[in-house]
Amino acid sequence: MAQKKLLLIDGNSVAFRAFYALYRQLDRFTSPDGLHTNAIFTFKNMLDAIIKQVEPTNILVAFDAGKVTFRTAMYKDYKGGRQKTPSELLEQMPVIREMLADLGIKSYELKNYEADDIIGTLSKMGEDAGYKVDVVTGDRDLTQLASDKTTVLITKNGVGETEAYTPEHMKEVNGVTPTEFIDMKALMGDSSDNYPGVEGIGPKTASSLIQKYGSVENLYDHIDDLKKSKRKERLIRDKDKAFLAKKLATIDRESPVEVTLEDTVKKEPDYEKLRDLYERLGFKKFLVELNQDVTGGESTDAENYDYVELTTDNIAELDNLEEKEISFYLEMLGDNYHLAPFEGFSLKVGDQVYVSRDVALLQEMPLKGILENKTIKKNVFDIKRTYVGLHRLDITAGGLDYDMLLASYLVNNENNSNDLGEVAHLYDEYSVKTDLEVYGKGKKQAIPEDEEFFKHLAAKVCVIEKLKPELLKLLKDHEQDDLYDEIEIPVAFVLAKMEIAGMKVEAGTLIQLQNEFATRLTELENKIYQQAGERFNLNSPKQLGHILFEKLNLPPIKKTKTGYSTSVEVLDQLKTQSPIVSEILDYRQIAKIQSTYVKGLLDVIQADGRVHTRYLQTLTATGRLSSVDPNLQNIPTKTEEGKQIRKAFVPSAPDGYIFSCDYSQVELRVLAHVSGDSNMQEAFKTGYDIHAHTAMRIFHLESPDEVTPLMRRHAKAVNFGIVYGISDYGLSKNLGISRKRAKEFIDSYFEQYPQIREYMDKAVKEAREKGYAETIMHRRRYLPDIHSKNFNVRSFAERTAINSPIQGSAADIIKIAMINMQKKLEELHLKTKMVLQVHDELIFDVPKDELETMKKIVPEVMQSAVSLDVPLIADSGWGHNWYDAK
DNA sequence: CCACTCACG
DNA sequence: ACGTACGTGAGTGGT
Repeated sequence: MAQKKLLLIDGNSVAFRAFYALYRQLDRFTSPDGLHTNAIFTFKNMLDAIIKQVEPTNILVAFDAGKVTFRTAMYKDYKGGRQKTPSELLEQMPVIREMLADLGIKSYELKNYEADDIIGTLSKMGEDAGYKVDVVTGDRDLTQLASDKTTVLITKNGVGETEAYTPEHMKEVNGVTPTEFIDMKALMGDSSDNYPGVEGIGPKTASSLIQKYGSVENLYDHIDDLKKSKRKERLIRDKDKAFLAKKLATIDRESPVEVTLEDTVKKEPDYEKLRDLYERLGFKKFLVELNQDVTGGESTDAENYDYVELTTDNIAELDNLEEKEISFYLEMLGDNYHLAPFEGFSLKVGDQVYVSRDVALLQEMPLKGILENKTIKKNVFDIKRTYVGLHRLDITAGGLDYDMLLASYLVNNENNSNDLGEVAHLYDEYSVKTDLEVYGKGKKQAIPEDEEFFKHLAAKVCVIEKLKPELLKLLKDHEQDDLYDEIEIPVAFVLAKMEIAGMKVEAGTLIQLQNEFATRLTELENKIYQQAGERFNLNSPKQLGHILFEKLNLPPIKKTKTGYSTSVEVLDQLKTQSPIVSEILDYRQIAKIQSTYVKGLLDVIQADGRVHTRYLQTLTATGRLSSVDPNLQNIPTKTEEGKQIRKAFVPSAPDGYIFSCDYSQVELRVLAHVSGDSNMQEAFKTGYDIHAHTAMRIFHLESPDEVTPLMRRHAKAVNFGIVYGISDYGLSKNLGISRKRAKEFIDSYFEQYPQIREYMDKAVKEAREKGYAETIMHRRRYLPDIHSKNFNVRSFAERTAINSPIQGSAADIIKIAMINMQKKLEELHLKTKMVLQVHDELIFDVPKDELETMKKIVPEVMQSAVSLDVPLIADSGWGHNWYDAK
């Protein structure tokens, strides 16, 4: 018989998590009759994800019966002082239980007991009957139930993501066994359940005491063995509290539940009731799923769009087109549209939808004319992809006007999917499936037969058009029309042209480097193996860790989740202890360059001798671009060996130039601008070396001559730290100084630049009020975590609130510069191509006779991209390859 | 598919 | 007491 699996869910806890997961969406999630639905919706999503993961045969969802329990009888303030459940969640609780019933899932509550105790009791019943048990909750108390048969899944931020607590994982996290965890809590108490333990004992101390003594009882039996200390006094004084806390923390595994395991068997859903419920709640997504469940995967007809197949026979219908606005979708299978095979297209003209697998039709009249006609506006999903795809078919797209992907990214970039279906689902539009659903992935990825494929293409082009008004309205409401019209749309074309141009890379130069590096790597390997006394895989951190820390007995400075850390940070500190360490560092450095850059680049040089990266325009949270296949934004600059790679990047013409121009301190200038700090603005206006200026101020020096290189280095690190949302810990780690010293630097900095501190406070405050941070061009980044009660999660969001407007505004600025630059190149009919963007730097492929023009116009255009309260400065360099362009 | 490591701004 | 710098992509090993 198959293994029976019992899934136990802490209903209140999961509902609570579900509610806050979409708290920001509270107002968007309401049913037609005014009920909030965010928790119900997310609860169902979480439930689906968990069921998919666990595949249970039996399920029970436990709920708390009320405030009064046997624990409140023991201790009247148990869970006292808790904020009461928001009414917006409370109203959803009965509906969740109704939904569970309709889904065929048992839910249960027991008077006088908490959900924890129901779960504790049923998990024991399950274990005794030979079931495998999984418990799902957001409450770490339940981890005490973990055993070889029971796993406790603690919900994490993402929907359906959980952290699995097995006894082993428990040991790693808390250093104690699940049962000992109860004793740990006895000493610590629990502030969220509002009961104290022993004063002054937190998780660390509790864990080490329990590891030593095994239990609270045993600890107190040996209390006299402890050295006289404040802690000992407190342990003795708070003994009663500790024993009470232990009782409160212990989950009752023998509670009088009136449920049998038979009652928890998962039943068939009641589809009719579910349909009624989903309709009442306005859950389109689940209604679509329900239809698929009932019909065995097929959507119902209501979700289909009519279409006709376009062929040479009916293409004449497109002659003399009157429409001035159409929608278009070009399908290529795979991400890399420079190479991906064409699979088909769809076209929506008025109410008529055409689909076809035959992309050659696009090259025929009248279709080609329509696609190239600038006065016929086209709605698409991903202008850049479409432009490049059509370019490969010798079509110069004109009139690409609306981009659903870009619009959606600007409206909310929390979900950075570039799948049309997934994006549509964000706006409650489920009439289109995702590519993953239709085409599959990996080896099995394939275009389905005509009917399913055409349906999908038709749905795509219809949805582009259908969601357009809503997305445009959101852009307007967010005051993002300019960002969209004047920056992102134009920059999409600039990027398309850059990608198409590509950059010439000389394979010969790389092969020469490959040989040199191969020799050096062999030498280093031999030396390392000799000192290690054996051969091993140097690229395996695990094997390397074994050699360094077990065989050679070097001190392990840092651990990772899975073993010893062997990162640069660690190895740097071990350098002095053994010569093998420096050689490993050298090996690592060269091996990285060899595999990622030399070999990596050789693999992606295309037939035209060039590399054509793709810039991802809708990925980052801040508005920066990213670059893939290959990534040309992380070509080495720091080490000499690394920099050699740049010699392979050359201009198209042998006597041409690579011309590079980068903004100087653009992020700090943005900070000076947005903060309005007069001291920092003054420094930029007078053209000081900003880091030296900072050094003078924070170290209270009279003249620039007194600034030592070390002071400047420290000041520079502080400036960077400020941009990142500084902490004394981070700065101390970066500079290798004490935390105290780091704090002094920071305090001194804020004394000298008081408005910077005001900016940081304001950035956090505004993010808290609005729920997002914003750049100078109104690019948004939502920060729901800013309300988290987890210190770390919240702190991270606060630093992000400080950093995002700075990094994001710098991204806005260079995008404007790129648009103006491309315009200038075209106006002047230059043959020069803009080929790369590396966040604060633009790189051009320049014919010899255009160099002088470029020297003049590029800095001009970049410096005048926007007008800030401080000047923007851009510095140029050029040479016959990228290495020399400095 | 994840963890680790390391390349860039 | 907590346990951290901000934003990325790619190669490798190991499950």
